[in-house]
Parts: sequence; structure tokens; C-alpha cells
Amino acid sequence: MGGIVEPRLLRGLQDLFPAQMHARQWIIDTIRGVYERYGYVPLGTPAIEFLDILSGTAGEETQKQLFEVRGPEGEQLGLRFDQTVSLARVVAQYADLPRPFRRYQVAPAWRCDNPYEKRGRFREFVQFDIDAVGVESDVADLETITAMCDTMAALLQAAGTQAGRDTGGFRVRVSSRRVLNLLLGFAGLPPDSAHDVFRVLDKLDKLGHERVRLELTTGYVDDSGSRVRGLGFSGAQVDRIDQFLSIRATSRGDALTQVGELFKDVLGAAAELEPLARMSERLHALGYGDELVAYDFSIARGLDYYTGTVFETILLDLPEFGSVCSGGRYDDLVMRFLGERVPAVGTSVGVDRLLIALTELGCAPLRKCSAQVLVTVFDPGLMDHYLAMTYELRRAGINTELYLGPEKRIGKQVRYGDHYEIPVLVVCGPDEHARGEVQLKDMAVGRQRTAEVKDRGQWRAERPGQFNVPRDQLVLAVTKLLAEVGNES
RNA sequence: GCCGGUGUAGCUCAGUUGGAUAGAGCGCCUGACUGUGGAUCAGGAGGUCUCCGGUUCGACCCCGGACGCCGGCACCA
Repeated sequence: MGGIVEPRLLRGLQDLFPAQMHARQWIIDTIRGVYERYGYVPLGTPAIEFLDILSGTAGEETQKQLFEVRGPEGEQLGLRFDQTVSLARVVAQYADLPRPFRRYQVAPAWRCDNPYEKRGRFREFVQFDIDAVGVESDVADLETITAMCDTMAALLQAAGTQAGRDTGGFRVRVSSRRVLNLLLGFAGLPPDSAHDVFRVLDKLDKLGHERVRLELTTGYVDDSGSRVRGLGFSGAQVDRIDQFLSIRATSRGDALTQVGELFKDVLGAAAELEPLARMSERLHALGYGDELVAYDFSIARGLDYYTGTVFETILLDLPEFGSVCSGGRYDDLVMRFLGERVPAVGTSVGVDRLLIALTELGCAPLRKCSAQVLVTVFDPGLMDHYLAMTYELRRAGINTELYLGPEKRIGKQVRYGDHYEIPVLVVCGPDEHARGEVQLKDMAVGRQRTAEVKDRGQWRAERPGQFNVPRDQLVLAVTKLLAEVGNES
């Protein structure tokens, strides 16, 4: 006999309303178009995995962020925190899967960290991944990077932003864990400090040189008053890291030259840098210039399973927003499930984060309606005629909604169409019906006149955007009107 | 998890040293104006003042605690 259950949502989870869902679906469709053009095939895996599959694959932090789930028989389960671990499981489990296996997957993932919705961080979020598994060749890394570029270009251009900008409004930043490992040797740091050091380097953009230096040595107290633990390295060690971080490259070639110069006495450095030089040349040859893809070796990325190249994508108009698409090479992840090394490289678009970013930039395609036409019900006695018109329009391929509410008043129905921004209304009262006509309303015209017409008498006399057409020309007239208002589907 | 802030209508917020039926704007609903969005006018609904305890003749206000939310850190899509 309980009282009312308070409707509520767990922190970090979101309800998406129609306008946002339209935009999210558009983002997904756009990305899928690019991924399929690259020949990736779709894969689906369950949201729930055994806990030991998920545990210990991506570092301590991710471990703490796991949503744990109890199975019907008390099994220890968890919700996936990304798509990659499940992919590694699939590749290990189905040995007959031909390799290379190049798949895309779009699905939600869950991480129980602190949500920050203004920057698109949620506890449940949709990721759109591509990965190539069983691929040693660094051509796969190149393909992943160009796919990221093509994806971002498609999204931003179609969303109507950045048109004509040679940067495309985004930049893919590429780094390499292997080069960063050389840094450890160069600076005289123990190999097991890699995780901590990379984590700090990754913050260079956000915190700046001085704080990164402090965090590597003594730690500091930040603006909010909380203490940041230092890693306790010596001045000499940090000086060398500083030299590395001070590299300001004007191009990919320049970045490689400067790192090569700095690491000239480091064993194996030339061998690590050579493939990056080759990749850069190929990127240039394919039309991906220095403004689209940059080498920036302060990028490390947080997930522990990365072993080679890592990449992230920033929006140039929202540099503080963080990466909207990132990934890297993870040659040892499948090993956990198969005992055999299966090299792989992939990337992931943060669909929900991108949605927030596009909204912030004012270019998310937030459509409130699916319908292009609303057929109003002026007189319930004419319902059979309204039904006939509705199905006629639908069969002509026009998205059409028939008004289903109880209101008899036409004003209410027009407001309904206005609220949902349905571009065209069909009105047919007894008068029109008697004359064998229907009235079409171009809602955009009315909306525009609204700002100009102050007097109600004038408004009503003018009846902006309204005109009558013969009933038997309904589909033709609606098609023509939709083409004029730019809303043909 | 840590640091700081904050909690009053669907939303944004007022609310005097602690005083009686808790307010505004926006939004929503109803109605007026020829059978049609905006504007205008008239009316209406909507509150356990986050919760629990304490102080007091009296608490939205003061005190203690819990919880929620916002921001920063950490981490990341």
C-alpha cells in the first residue's frame, strides 16, 4: 500500500529527450557511415560480463569504477566499462574468427566515477568503437587515425560548423607509449614508474608546466585547497622530463626531429621514431596535414592496456572540453584471455560527450519532431477524411502525424504543432471539405511573422503562411512545400 | 574518495535580528478576441521550505547530523 515512489535517477545517468535522441542518432548514423566506408563490420556483445573478465585489464582506476552486478545464481558480474575488453574476450573465445578482425560497435558503457555533465562525463555513456585485431602493421594505426579524422570532419561539417576552416575544427593528437618508455630511460626513472609518470604528463595541457613539475617532485596544494601528492623524483630527473615537455613542434616532422635530437644517446630511440616518421609521410600523402594530425608526446592516455601509439581528439573551439575520440594500440590485451599475443589497435568516439560538445557549440541537430506534417482534426466527424489524408501522405514517404489528442479546438492543435516544430500543418474544416480543398500551413512563415505582427487583428487577417490547395493535390502540394522549407526527408 | 559551496513551486530565484494564511518572474492549464501559433487581458493549478533531531512562546531563518545537488581535485569517452 505504499505511498508514491519518488521518481528519480542515479547520479550520472541521464534521460534523453526526443531532440537529444534525434541528435544522438544522427551522430551514430554519421559515424557508422564512415566506419562502414572503411570496411569495418558490426559486432554486438552483452553489457554484462563476468567480473574477472573486466577486472585488472585497464588499471586500478578503472577497477574502482566498475559497476558490479549480481547474477541470478549469485555470479559475480559487472557492466562493461568500454567495448574493448569484450572484443578481446570475443577474439580469444572464438578461435575460428578470421583475422584480422575489424569490427565496429556502438553501445553504452558504465563507469562509476564522478560525473561532470557539463563536460559530457556520465556514468552511463555511449561509445562508438572501431578496432582491428590481429594486426601488427602500423598501417592499421594510420587507418585508425584517418578514420578518426574522417569521422570528425563528417560530424562537424554536416553539423554546419567550421565550414571552410582548413583545420576542420578538430585536431587528432598522436603519441606513443613506446616513445614515452624511452623517456623513462632518458630521465633515469625506473620502468615501474611508467604508470604514475604518464598520468602526470598527460595533465600538461590542463595544469601547465609548473604544476606538472611540482607533481613530479614535491607535490602542491591546488586552488581548491586539496593537496596533490608528489612523486618524489629528483631535480635532475625532472629537468630531463622538462626538456622533453618543452618541445614545441611546428609540425609532425619537427616533433620527431626534436625528440630524436634529445634522445640521440638513448638506445633504440631511432628505431622507435622511424615508423612514426613513415606514418607521418603517408598521412601527408593521403591529405592529412599537420593541422589535422599532430604528434604530441605529452599525451599518454590513462588506460593501462595501451602499448604503442595512443591518440585523442580535441575540438579546437572547446579545447578545455577534453577528448571526444581516443584510442590506441593494445598488443597484449588478448593475451589475458588466450595466452597468445594478438596485436590490436582501435579508437572510440564518446557519442554522449560529443553530443554535449556539439550542443555547447550550438550545432547539434536537435530536432523536436520526426513528423514533417501534422494532420489536424478540425471536426471529429471528418475523421475518415483525416485518416485518408494521413495514410496518403505516409505512403508517399512523408513523415506524417495525425493529431490524437482530445481537444476539439484547432488553436490547441496548432500550438501542439508549433511546440514540436512540425513544419507543415494540414487543416481541413467543414468549409474546406465542402469546397474539396485542404488548407496547408507553413509554420516557419508564421513563426517569422510572429516577431513582426503586433496587432492581433492584423495577425488574424494575414493568416501568415496559410493557403488552400485542391484535396486531390494534397501530396503534390505538401511535397512542394517541404522542398521549399528544406525539410524533405 | 578528498576540499569548497549549496538545498524554498516544473525552471530561475526573493524571503528583513527568529514572528501570524511562504512570494515573484518564466513555464503550465482555463477563458475572452470570427475557425488557427505570437501579443494583450482575465482567471487557475502547483510547496512536507531536502530529511531527522535540538534550541525557542514561536524556526524557511539559529545549532547538530544525514542525504542530495553544484564546482574543484583525482580519473576518463
